[in-house]
Amino acid sequence: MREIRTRFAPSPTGYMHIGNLRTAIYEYLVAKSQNGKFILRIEDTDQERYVEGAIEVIYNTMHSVGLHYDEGPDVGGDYGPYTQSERKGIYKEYAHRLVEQGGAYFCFCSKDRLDNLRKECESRKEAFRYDGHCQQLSKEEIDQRLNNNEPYVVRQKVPQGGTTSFTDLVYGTITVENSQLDEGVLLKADGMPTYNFANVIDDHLMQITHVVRGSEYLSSTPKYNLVYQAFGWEIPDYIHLPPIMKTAEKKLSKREGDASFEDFVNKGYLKEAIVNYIVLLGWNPGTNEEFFTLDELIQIFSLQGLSKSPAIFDPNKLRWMNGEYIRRMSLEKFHALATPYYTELNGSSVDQMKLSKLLQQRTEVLSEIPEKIDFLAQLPDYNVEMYINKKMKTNLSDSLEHLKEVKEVLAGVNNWEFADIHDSLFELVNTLGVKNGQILWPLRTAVSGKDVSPGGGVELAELMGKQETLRRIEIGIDKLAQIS
RNA sequence: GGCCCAUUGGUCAAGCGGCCUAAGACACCGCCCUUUCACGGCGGUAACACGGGUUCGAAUCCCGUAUGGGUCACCA
Repeated sequence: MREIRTRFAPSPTGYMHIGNLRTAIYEYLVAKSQNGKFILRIEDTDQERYVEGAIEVIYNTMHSVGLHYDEGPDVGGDYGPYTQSERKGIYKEYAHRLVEQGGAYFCFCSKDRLDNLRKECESRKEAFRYDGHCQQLSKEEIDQRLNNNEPYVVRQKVPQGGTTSFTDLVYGTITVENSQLDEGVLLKADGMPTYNFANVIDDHLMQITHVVRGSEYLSSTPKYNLVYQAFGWEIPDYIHLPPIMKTAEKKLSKREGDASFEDFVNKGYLKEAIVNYIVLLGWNPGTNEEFFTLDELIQIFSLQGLSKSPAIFDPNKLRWMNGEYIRRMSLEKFHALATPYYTELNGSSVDQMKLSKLLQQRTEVLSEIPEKIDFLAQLPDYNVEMYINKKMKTNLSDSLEHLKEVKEVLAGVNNWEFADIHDSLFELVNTLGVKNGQILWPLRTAVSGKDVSPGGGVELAELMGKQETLRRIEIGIDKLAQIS
């Protein structure tokens, strides 16, 4: 059986688009689920779009999410080079060969002539289609103009009538009229190939068996097949993927800040969670399972699960999934991830490991940590109204009294541990004959100064230490005393 | 506009002619647990775009309509 080979062929734009990443994942899975090879190829034929450092972004992203490629520019392989700009000679050679074999022709048309042609088509409300002007040129004239070093392009020849069809593994059989197909440029005047050409040449030369790419290529695929046929090459299997949308009518876009993989990472999303989430946007395993590592996906991946219609990216669900990943990891790992967000703790003496334990259950995205813990470094100047809580049955005067009692009890706690703090407080609850909340709510409020906090009064007291806890209770007492 | 493609709850989606008075997940709402907030547990609201066929029977097949997307570059 032939070896399955897929390729991820991004152009270096300077960032990794979420949609491209998903395509790369599927390409990886198609290959790896069948013991095949996964190849990275850099498509940098558009020199005007060159971006410094963009290729490193691609390498780094691939490595960091675990999409290890068997062949690529930086790892080598038998079918290199894997960067298109280094394959210029190859394309030229094949372009000329295609001309000889009758699948293409030289075109010397000026930009002006083309622009006029385009305008004409537009005024007639028709799709642009090259008029075949240079196809009429005689062999002699072509040779002469070539010898004069006139700039030229190589244009694809498309049969006059008939249809071309192909079968896509997710969309099924698609047929188009040849009259719809433009005789597009294959080799540009600068000697570089267009995507249309480079892809066919490289996919063939690199023995790619499954071409996986966005559905925007669906309508031009017949043209690629014409090139394969002109060369007499075997046509690969096609797997086109629907786009990832921001809304029903808009795609995810870098400009709106919702498409870049590294942006999500910087915002505190875990790579594994992002990968897991986007793999489910357009594919499903056929079971109710939804948490997968890349290795597990290799085991269960199947083309049948791929869907045809666009999927809207739901930040909400990503958020939830990220939170699940956080909760499922070990405390040590979470602690290591969370520590960088603890900088605002400054010199405060809180036990950071204990803090992590509290935070792990309440964090969905790492970047929300600082605002959750800001009160630890400095007690906010809170409003005394916060002591009034209907559900806890607390009011201002009771809170004042209870806080005084709490202060006295806690001052007597020698072993400042959760259990001792807890027990002494519940003893107080008993002797006073009040509800838990009537003691604990004022404590939590005094100690945190916030409506919500990561943990209750006892946990926060333990975290902050005896001295700081008593100091904050004192402040609470003063605040309450002032208004009564 | 021509051509191609898609259409199940707010979102991701299962479903491939009878098992569908249509799964599951996120979100939302309620209840329970609880020292706040979470976590967790239990429950709830909510969908086959529309119209014609075909068939004993259609979310599933066919044809139209509507809506949305893609494409029509010396960009990929």
